[in-house]
Amino acid sequence: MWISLNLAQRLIYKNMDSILKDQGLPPLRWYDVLWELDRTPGEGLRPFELEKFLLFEQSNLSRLLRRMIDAGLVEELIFSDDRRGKILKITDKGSTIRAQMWAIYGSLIHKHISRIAGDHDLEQMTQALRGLVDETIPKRFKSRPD
Amino acid sequence: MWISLNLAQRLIYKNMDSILKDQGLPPLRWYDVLWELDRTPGEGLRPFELEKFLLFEQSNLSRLLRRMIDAGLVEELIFSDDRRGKILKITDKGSTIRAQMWAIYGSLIHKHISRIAGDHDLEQMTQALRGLVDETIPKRFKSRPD
DNA sequence: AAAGATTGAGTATTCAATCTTA
DNA sequence: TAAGATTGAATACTCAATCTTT
Repeated sequence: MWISLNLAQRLIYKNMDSILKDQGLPPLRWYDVLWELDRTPGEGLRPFELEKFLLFEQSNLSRLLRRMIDAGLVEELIFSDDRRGKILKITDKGSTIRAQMWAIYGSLIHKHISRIAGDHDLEQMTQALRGLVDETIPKRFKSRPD
Repeated sequence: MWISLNLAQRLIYKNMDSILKDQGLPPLRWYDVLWELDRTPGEGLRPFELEKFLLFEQSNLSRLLRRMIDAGLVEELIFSDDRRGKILKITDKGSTIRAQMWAIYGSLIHKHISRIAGDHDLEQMTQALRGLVDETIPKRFKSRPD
């Protein structure tokens, strides 16, 4: 079961990524970042927040953000009460790209999930997964309420 | 649900990998290869077979095998009816390492899977996943009977 | 000293091109 | 020409060290 889950996950992920690429869109990991920024109501997020939510390595996220800023999808504001940090905001272009990605990504998720989950209780499973994530990351931010 | 599944999978995978590393053992992807070779009854496997079973890129597998051969866990036999290819066999050292990894890996799988799966029908889910893998890889080898 | 973030070195992964044999 | 496998260049990721601010 674990093996199958891993293979399926790997396979689906690659499949989705390559479909996005064929459409000239960025990879899936960019979507995660865009989505977190887009859904945030107020004034943006700090890099370390994204790091916790999305399970990035510090240095890896730092470089990914650099690429996204260069691509014009994200902007960073130097302003802060804490001058160690930055505030990240999604740009209009970033929102547009995210929407384009979602049109594809969303339908692919639905297609695959319904396949995997069958008649299982999705909501219950989601809770179990979320609980696991929360537990396994001690001394870190809890996952977002959604 | 999909998001949670991804995060959980990423988290568990990293967690397992780092535990293995702490014990001085190789990463999880090595386990997959060792396991496929160890379970194969006859005269070994060809690289392209591993590639299909484990969803490796050709070049990635090629380099991974090089590392494993250098580490003495796998040996390659030049003999073949088809002189383009090689035969891969696991060494005694490889079998030993695999067993050591399984002692840890197996218990971690059990711990996490029972957590995720809850009271769902594991067998049914496994079938669904396996079917998905088989379908999504056209013109490729079918997954092994297990 | 600790938190937030970046940089450099080393490793792993991907893509495309290449090589050999079928 | 296609299949099996390797190589080189480019990208991405990880680990450790560093820098700035708290």
